[in-house]
Amino acid sequence: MPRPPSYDRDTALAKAVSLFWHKGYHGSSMKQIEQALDMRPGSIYATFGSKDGLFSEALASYAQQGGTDLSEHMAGYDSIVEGLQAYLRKIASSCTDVDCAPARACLIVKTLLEASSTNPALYSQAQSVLAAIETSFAELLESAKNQGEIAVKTDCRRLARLLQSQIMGLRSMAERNLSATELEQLGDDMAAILDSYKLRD
Amino acid sequence: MPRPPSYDRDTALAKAVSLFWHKGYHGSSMKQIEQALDMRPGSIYATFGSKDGLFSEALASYAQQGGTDLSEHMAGYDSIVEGLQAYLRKIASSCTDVDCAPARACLIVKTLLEASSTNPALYSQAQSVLAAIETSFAELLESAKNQGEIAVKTDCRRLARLLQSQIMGLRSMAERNLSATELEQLGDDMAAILDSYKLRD
DNA sequence: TTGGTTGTTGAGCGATCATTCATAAACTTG
DNA sequence: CAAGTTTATGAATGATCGCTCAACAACCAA
Repeated sequence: MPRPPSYDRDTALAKAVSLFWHKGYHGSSMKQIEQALDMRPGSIYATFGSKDGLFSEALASYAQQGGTDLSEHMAGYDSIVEGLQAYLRKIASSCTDVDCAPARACLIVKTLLEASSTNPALYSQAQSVLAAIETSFAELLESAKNQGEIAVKTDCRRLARLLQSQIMGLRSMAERNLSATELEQLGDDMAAILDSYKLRD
Repeated sequence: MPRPPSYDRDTALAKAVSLFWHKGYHGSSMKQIEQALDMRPGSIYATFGSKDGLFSEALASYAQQGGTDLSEHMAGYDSIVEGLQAYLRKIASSCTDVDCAPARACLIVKTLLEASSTNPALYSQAQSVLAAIETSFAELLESAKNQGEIAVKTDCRRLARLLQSQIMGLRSMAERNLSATELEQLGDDMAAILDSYKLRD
């Protein structure tokens, strides 16, 4: 009976992620969103409810993608700690690509900082996502502990937060005008931090 | 002859720093700025030229204050590395105060992330400030090298960038809902990173 | 075909954006 | 007090903000 939608929801969402990642929440106007998604306001509001709703879904989509990326990356490593070290180096080198992504800094962190005092809903969503990421890292580190990679007395949640801080710092630094070499050195130095948590290094 | 200004420029600027730090550039409207500074639009534009001009001066003022704070802090330490370690812990503990500052994350980093694709002038200003801070840290580390605190072969600019990343990560993490204990642990862990760069630790 | 249902459209809504400027007020000097 | 100079004011500007909705288009079942 009904007329079928002419837009692919996920495709539109991916374009929204790209725009918001690039320009942030306040920096993206509905006019720009209409252009980026190639949708008219009525369709956007029918599909996503509001600018906030669209941003919220974009943030969730971005986070899910990030989680998938991490899983796929870690699947290639027997040693969890080495996998995490390689992950840090990978972030550093991927940020040096010119055409890599809409922005180098993490959309979740950008949202955390931008929304903290202007948009409680988005702020709390960013909080939840970051808490979930911390948990993912903590679980990986627990596995590493069980595999005997790190000391039994290691506080995995605490180390997970240190690791998360490294990524936040690294990706924020990537917004600076550093050379590829400098950024890769930073990735190496951050990876080296994990060495001191390794057993029998 | 002339009518004297009724507003203290520096006082107004301090209030602007507070507002912008709290709400960011796009998140602060002229209406809110008028309220915060207790000035009418005409006076604001006569004094600072534009919203951009005001933000730019506020950012510079914030950066200068940060530089002064660092100097004053370091003056209390004979060992430079220990001073820097204490500095990291100090940031962590000061961020746990409820009423400490308008925001926990660094205004310069907030600006870097917010302005990167929406305001080239502010973005490049943030770049310069961060480069200057990197240089300050590098100079401190050079002194530490001369005092024999760290290895002669240490790349001070590189270590300075690692240190700067730690602060970015720490203060961004401070925007999360972590407990005072968790944040202080993070400060301790970051300070511990410098231990591995110390000679005769 | 036709009737019914849903999707798309874009002009236009009131609100708010950053900014301006004619006017009024405050002060010093003569 | 009057003349001269600078500052302060806030209503009003055009532009843009996020968003709505009546009209239209596209599809399916009968």
